[in-house]
Amino acid sequence: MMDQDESHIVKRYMVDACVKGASSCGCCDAVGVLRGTLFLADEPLSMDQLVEDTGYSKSTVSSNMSTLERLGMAKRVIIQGDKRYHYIPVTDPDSLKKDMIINKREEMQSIMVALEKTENDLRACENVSPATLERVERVRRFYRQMDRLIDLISRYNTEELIELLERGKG
Amino acid sequence: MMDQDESHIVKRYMVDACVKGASSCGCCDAVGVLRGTLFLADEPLSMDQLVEDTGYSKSTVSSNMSTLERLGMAKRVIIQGDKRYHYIPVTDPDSLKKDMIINKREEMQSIMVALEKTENDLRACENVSPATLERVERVRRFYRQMDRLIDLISRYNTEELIELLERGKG
DNA sequence: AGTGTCGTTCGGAAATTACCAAACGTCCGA
DNA sequence: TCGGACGTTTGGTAATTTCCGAACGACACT
Repeated sequence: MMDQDESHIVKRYMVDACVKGASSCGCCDAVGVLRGTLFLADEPLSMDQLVEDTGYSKSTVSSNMSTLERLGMAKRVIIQGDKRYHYIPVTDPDSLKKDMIINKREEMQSIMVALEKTENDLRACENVSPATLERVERVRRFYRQMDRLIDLISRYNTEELIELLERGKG
Repeated sequence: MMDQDESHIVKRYMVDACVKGASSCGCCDAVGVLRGTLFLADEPLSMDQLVEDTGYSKSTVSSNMSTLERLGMAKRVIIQGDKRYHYIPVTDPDSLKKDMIINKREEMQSIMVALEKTENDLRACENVSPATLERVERVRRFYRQMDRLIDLISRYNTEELIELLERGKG
């Protein structure tokens, strides 16, 4: 099976990259492998096909495909005359950007909430060094700014942003 | 020890948030705990103090403090008349932003390299559906754009960026 | 050189996580 | 109402990761 070998080699880089990306969002390797496989498929893949292509069990594929869906990296589609689910990779730039931003933003928000609570508690406390309070305030300002920035970025599409920033820098 | 209890409660939110943040960069909990502890300390902390405050062993503190340093979230400082190392948290907005961007960018770069290789391999291959090739091209364009965008963002400081984007949306 | 203090590295134990196979629930056609 | 095809959920196990204590190396002071 020459073709199979070739396609396997081709897939490797993509799968590796996706595995790397997955682990940097705290996901396990399987999530990356599945995403990479989906990217390079010629057509929507059923769970059985994903099982065969990746070598993972049905249960592993099932649970990891739902996290892939939750992260906005894969979608289910209905194929006429087939009652099984099929998956396609999300490749639309705006969707990808949106989900990237949503995930990053949630992270920011949770840190900001913690910083707010901390700041309040510190103010209520006695015997807290002003330097500590000041440091927390500073970091909170930073995260608030970053959050604001991410919000602004989400209001533009990528081309607009690039153009705006290139123009701004002369 | 009323004070100790209070300070423990205050620390909890901060530590929790840092743990969450750490695990989203693929770091273990200890990294988050150490970062949170450092944030709320009144002064630079030695390794012994970190050991005492966190309850981790010396070896765990040592190895995790080096990853914290590598990620640009903590720095070593020299205290006059003390031969031990002391750590301070990095709270400078520009540093924090820079390191956030560097980490994100490396991730992008590695995905882009993989996509380039994949695209080349696909072109060399026969029996590859044009749809697959087109999809890879599209995703690669997306990542190239995002990379460009991140590069542009890194050239401004946060205030400038916010102002520019607010003005642009008018 | 000898001694004491620090910080890092190393090997093994404990805890966590990823994975699989089997059981289960659901939906559809007969 | 039954039977079969699908997908999800659930223990149990294997593999990985985290963490600790001990040994080690580096440095300063005597």
